[in-house]
This record gives sequence, C-alpha cells and structure tokens, in this order.
Amino acid sequence: MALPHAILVSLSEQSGSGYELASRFDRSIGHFWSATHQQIYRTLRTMEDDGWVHVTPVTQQGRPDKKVYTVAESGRAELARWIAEPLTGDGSAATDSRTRDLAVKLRGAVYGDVSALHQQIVALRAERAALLDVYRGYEKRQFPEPGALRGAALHQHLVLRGGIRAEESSLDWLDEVLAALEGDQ
Amino acid sequence: MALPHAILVSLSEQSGSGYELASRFDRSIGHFWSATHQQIYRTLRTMEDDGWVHVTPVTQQGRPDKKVYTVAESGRAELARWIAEPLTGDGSAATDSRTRDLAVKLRGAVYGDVSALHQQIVALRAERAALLDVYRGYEKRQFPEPGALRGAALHQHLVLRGGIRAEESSLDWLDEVLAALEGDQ
DNA sequence: GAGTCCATGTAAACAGTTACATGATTGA
DNA sequence: TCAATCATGTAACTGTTTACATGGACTC
Repeated sequence: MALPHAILVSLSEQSGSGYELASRFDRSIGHFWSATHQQIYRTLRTMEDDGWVHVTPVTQQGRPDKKVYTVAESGRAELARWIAEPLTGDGSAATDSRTRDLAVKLRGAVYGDVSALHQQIVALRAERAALLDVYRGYEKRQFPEPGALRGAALHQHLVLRGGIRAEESSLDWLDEVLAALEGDQ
Repeated sequence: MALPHAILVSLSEQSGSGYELASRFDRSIGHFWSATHQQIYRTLRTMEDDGWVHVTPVTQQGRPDKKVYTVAESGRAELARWIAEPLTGDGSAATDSRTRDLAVKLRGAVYGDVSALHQQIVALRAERAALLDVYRGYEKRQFPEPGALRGAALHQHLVLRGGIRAEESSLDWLDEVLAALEGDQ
C-alpha cells in the first residue's frame, strides 16, 4: 500500500496535523483514495517511529492542542525512492492499487524522478490496453448480437460493458498524462 | 461487503466448488472484483454455517476430491432481499463499494426485483453526477488556465482529470444500464 | 439546546493479501 | 523435468471500517 507515501506527498506540500491531513485527503486525491482519521493517526505514529516525519506539539487557545508533522530527511529520501520504484500489485482492475499508487506518485512527482515515473505509466498503459483487448474479446465471443439480448444475458453484458468503459477511460487518462508530461519537459 | 452475495449469484447460475468459484470470479465480475481462493473458502464455510448453501462432497478419480456448493432456499431469499435493499457505503469514488455491489446485483438481477434495482441505479447516478459537479468546480477554480500549467500544478491537475474522467465514465455506464433495463421490460 | 468544527485517541471487527503446505495428473 | 491445473486448507499479516470516548468553542 502507499498510505505513508500519500501522507509524505501531502506533508511535503504543507506540514500539518493528522486532522488536517484527513480533511486534505478528501479534497486532493479523494477521488482515488479516502482515508479515515484513524488510519492516518496510526500511520503517522509508525512513520514517526521510522523517522520519516518529525513532530512538533502545538498548544492552541480555544481549541484542542495538536501535533504538527513535518517530513524528515529520511522521509524525503523514501518518497523519492518509492516514486522511482516500479508499480507493484496485480493487474486486475478490481482492487486497482496501481492506478491509486500512480495518482499519488503523480501528485508527488516533483519530489522524485519524473522520467522514471513516465516509464511506469507507459508500462501500465500497455497492461491496461492488453486487459481491454481481453474484455473486448469476451464481448465479441459471448455477446455477438448485443441488440437482441434480454434478461440475464443482457445484465451480464451490461456488467462487462462497465469493465470495458472503465478500462477505456483509464487508458484515455493515461494518454492524457503521458502527453502532458512530454509537453512539460 | 458483498462477497457472500457475489458467491450466491455465481452459485445460482451454476453450482460448483470453491476452486471453480475462484476461477469464475476472474472471468465474470473480475473487472470489478477479484477474490482469492482463501477468501472464498472462508466465506463458503460461514455461508454454510448460516444455511445459505448446501455442500455435497464429490469423490473424483485422478483428481483431488471436491465439495460442490449449491444455493439453499434461505440463500435464495437472502439474495433477493439484498438485491432489493438500497446500496450502502459512502459515496467517495475511492473505495467505491457501491459500483462494485451494483455490478454484482445487476449480474444477479433475475434472482431479485429488477425495478427496485432500477431505483437504486437512479439514486447512484444522481450522487455520481453531484460528485462530478464538485470535481468540475475544483477544476474551474483551481485550474482556470489548464494550458499554462507546469510542474506540480500540472501534476495536480492531471490527478483531478483522472477523477473527472472516472466519474464521467461511471455516469455514462449508469445511463447505458438504465436505458437497457428500460428497453427490456 | 442542538449541531458542527477542531483534535486525538482506543478497541474491535471485518476485509484482503501473502506465504506455506500437500499431492496427484497432465502437457511441453 | 519443469510447470501448470485441480483442490483445499492453515496461519500470519496488513489494510480498512465502525463504534465509542472526550471536551471546549462556535453557530443556528
């Protein structure tokens, strides 16, 4: 997983407390990932133990005290290492940890190696395109006449259509990302 | 979650062993959901305890023995109940248990109330459309001139673009599903 | 007076992944 | 001979969600 790395990206942009991180998550990468405050608090503690972040307790008047977290040197190094590392996880669209990880890496790309990231996107694009071909093959074989479908067969086809649409959309996005990165050199 | 219900749908179409279910999962709703054999074996045992499925041990020659599972009466009732029940889970696109659940329900729609399912799709469509509006609002405010973006701002915009595309694709699919269901009465 | 925001936490349950184990059959 | 397929399982771990708890400040 990449929750610690997602936190590193967010803290790199702006130091903050666990509470702030939880609300920021909803606004920034919320479309790919949401994390509850419990997850974030627990993760922050292990990150502190690993030396990836520093903590500064801040006393406030009129509000509860808070702990402001800042990225440590080893956290910066870890983030850069992770961004350059190939995407892991299996290729099935189901859990889709890779797209999620990619979104996090992209958001933190300025803290890592953009060209290494570019390569990962090209690789992911190829895998996604292959999967889309598989789904389209299923469609051709199992539903040669989509207009005539009724009942259970219709429903099955619709589910497959969802898979195809999701892959197409994913591919389109990856192409947009690649084009934008290439135009930004 | 809905793993037991996904298994009920699959077993309703065709009785089978845990092993068979695991491989079927990849082919049918694999684009939305993949489950490992360990998950399936564990779930099947609790489903048996709950009386949702019956087991028949089958001895084979030249291969390991297997346990063939069949949907019990109470399993059929539970599946119908669950299909009619409104979609649960939060609306964030991140974990997206609702789209996953909807795909399972759609695949098993002939074992439940199709019109109740139709209503759920309409409701989900409305929520997704609202979320898309939120994302488009972010885009307008934070990135009024997308062509001029470079570096970190460009990357942030690309991540948002992914969220927007995913929602658009999801909406398009829901519309396709609604149109198909309405044409199938 | 009720509800939301800020801020952190414990505890428990549930979901999902990875590793290990067994063992015969079939095909390259 | 090596790998894959069939078939089920234990165990440990990681990840995620939900419930409960506290308590002041602010807004309706």
